[in-house]
Amino acid sequence: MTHPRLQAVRPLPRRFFERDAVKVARALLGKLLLRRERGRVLAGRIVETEAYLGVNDAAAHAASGRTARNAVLFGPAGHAYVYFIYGNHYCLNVSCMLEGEAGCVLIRALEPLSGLRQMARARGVPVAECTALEARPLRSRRNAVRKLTSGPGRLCQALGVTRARFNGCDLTSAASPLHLADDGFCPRGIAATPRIGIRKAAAEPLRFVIAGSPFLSGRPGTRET
DNA sequence: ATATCGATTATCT
DNA sequence: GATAATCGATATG
Repeated sequence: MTHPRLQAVRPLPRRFFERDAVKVARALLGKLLLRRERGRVLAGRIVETEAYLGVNDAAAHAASGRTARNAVLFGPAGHAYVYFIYGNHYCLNVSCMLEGEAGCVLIRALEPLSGLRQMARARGVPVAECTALEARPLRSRRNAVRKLTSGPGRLCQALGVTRARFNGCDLTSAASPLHLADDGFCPRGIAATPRIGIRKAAAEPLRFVIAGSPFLSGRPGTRET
């Protein structure tokens, strides 16, 4: 019996992303997002994604064609599309499908695995709350950890992902300061729900979660796992 | 425990 | 000038 986290960690290859957005969104559940920063590695496991289908998806940024902002989506798969929203937050997507199509997957939540202290500092969460030793009640620790990366804006803040630094970054290379990888973990159950926070095409079940994960966005119990 | 609302700015009409 | 793939604070039961 090998613990999954001790298996080899391999970057996801370009072809992983050269598929339609729904397949990629489902396949990304359980994969790792890794951020190298000043010799440290911050890591989280993806527990929540959304698929955006490209020019035919009214809710997608690509819906009205190529612009300066969304140009990455029309390029090769496996690259970061980072945008700024609501005057406050960044959101991280991975481009997918073939070049010229504009599908992508929004990464909405992670289970933090390593670098929790650094994430807490970046998020303005008291570091002690997130560490096992100091925080006695397990529940309060888990509530603090959940604040780190349970939402698209939160995870970008925790990992220091901004548009200026990471838009267009190749996420398939272990040499990148930000990349995606497989450690052999396989989620038990996957659920599909409508996407969050959109007006158009709001009913399509294009949000995917690892069923029952405590690290999903939104309040626990809401947004059916 | 749940609901509502304000912040703050890039982008598009 | 309106809107947005959000978050956290505040109000209310």
